[in-house]
Amino acid sequence: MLRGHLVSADRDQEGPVRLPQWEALVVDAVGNVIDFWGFKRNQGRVWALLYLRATPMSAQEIQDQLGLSKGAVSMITRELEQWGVIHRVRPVNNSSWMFVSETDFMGMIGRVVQEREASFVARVKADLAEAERLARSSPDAPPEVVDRIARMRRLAQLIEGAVGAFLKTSQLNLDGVSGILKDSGETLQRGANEIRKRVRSRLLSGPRQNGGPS
Amino acid sequence: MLRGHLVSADRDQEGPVRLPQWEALVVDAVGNVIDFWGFKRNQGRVWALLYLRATPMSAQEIQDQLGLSKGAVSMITRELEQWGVIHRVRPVNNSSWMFVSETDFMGMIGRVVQEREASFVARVKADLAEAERLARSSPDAPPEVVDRIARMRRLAQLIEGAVGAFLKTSQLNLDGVSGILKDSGETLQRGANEIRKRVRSRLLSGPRQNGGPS
DNA sequence: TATATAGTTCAAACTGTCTTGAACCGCAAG
DNA sequence: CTTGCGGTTCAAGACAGTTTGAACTATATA
Repeated sequence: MLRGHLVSADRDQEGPVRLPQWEALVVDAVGNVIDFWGFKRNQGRVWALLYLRATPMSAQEIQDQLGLSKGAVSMITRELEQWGVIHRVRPVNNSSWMFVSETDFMGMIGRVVQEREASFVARVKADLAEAERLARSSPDAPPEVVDRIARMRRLAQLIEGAVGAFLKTSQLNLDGVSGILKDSGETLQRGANEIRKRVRSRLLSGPRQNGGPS
Repeated sequence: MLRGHLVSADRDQEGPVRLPQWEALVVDAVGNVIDFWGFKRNQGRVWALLYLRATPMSAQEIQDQLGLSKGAVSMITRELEQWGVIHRVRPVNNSSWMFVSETDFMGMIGRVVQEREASFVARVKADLAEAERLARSSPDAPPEVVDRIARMRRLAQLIEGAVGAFLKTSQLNLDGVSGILKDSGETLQRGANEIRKRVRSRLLSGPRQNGGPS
């Protein structure tokens, strides 16, 4: 690998930028986006690195390249794996897991967001409903107040609809261009060859027995 | 001074629930939503309280009712005012400002979110573009990498479109029901009367001179 | 079974954000 | 001009979420 001599020597040394600048830019951009959507910045960074390299990377490599701790890498990879945006493989001749990115990134993220949003909205709606009930049965609450609470419920309903539509549209857009992140034809071919070269033969799409995600 | 012993007596006392329960529920529900959208929880709580009461409230009242500090109320009201979701009025016979909620809450929030999102996306796109440029002109970057960066740019574009569509739809939905939060006919009448009773005459839609929002 | 290395866990440290509270400002009344 | 009070500001503190790092567990090899 080309980056070899640059990297491994100075491990303890806090090297601020060991990645080529274009990688750093992409990795951080994705990190920001993912952070914006309520995930951890480093989850996005790890995914982006794996996607850019398009070659299996060990936890150790990720740790070195992104300057994360052992623990952080363990946690982050597990989470990404749970969401299905990366998966781990174990080359037969190698005792450590390697990670590769899933290309259906947005689909997965979309599903997670949708789920999160759904339960959140459910909670809000329940609270407003309860408030309305209480206000109705309380002598202290004037009818206008009940009316206003009802209006907010309706508003919540509308927002829910809009968010649902957004997520669906978003999903469709991405489905429409069908695997926009996936390497196409020739490139994919090359990628596959490169992978094989690296790990020396078939990859075991790991039904993680060793402390895999619960 | 007399204010000392009177006020502070029950101020330090952490009154957990001084609001009727239905108000607490609504106020917190809105707080959660607003927090979810990347604003401060208490901004949502203050707006919700003003909306529910539908009557001008002083900073002091807000402070007491929601258990916030003087400073927090000042900051939060200023921010809400800047976004145009509340405004301050000064009754002629009264030396303190009173706050009232704007009913076009979602419209305003939508605009702010849109703005925030737009500049964020612009930044991300610029970073990806720069990364692509660098990768193209670097001998170390294989063409597949350039290709993958280009793909991510396209993805960013799509997401941007989806978000834009969402915000527009959301706006339309709310416009469609035209002022869903606004008190209608009769109720509005009553509300207005109530307001007049309380503040004792016309309200000055405040071109805040005294330390108003910049 | 012993050894070495990979991987996980979790309390403590860190980070960024929000809130507090006391000093300060400015206006209006005396 | 002084006093009283509403309002603002901002450094310090509280807090939530994230990361670290060292102890611990698991796995592979011999």
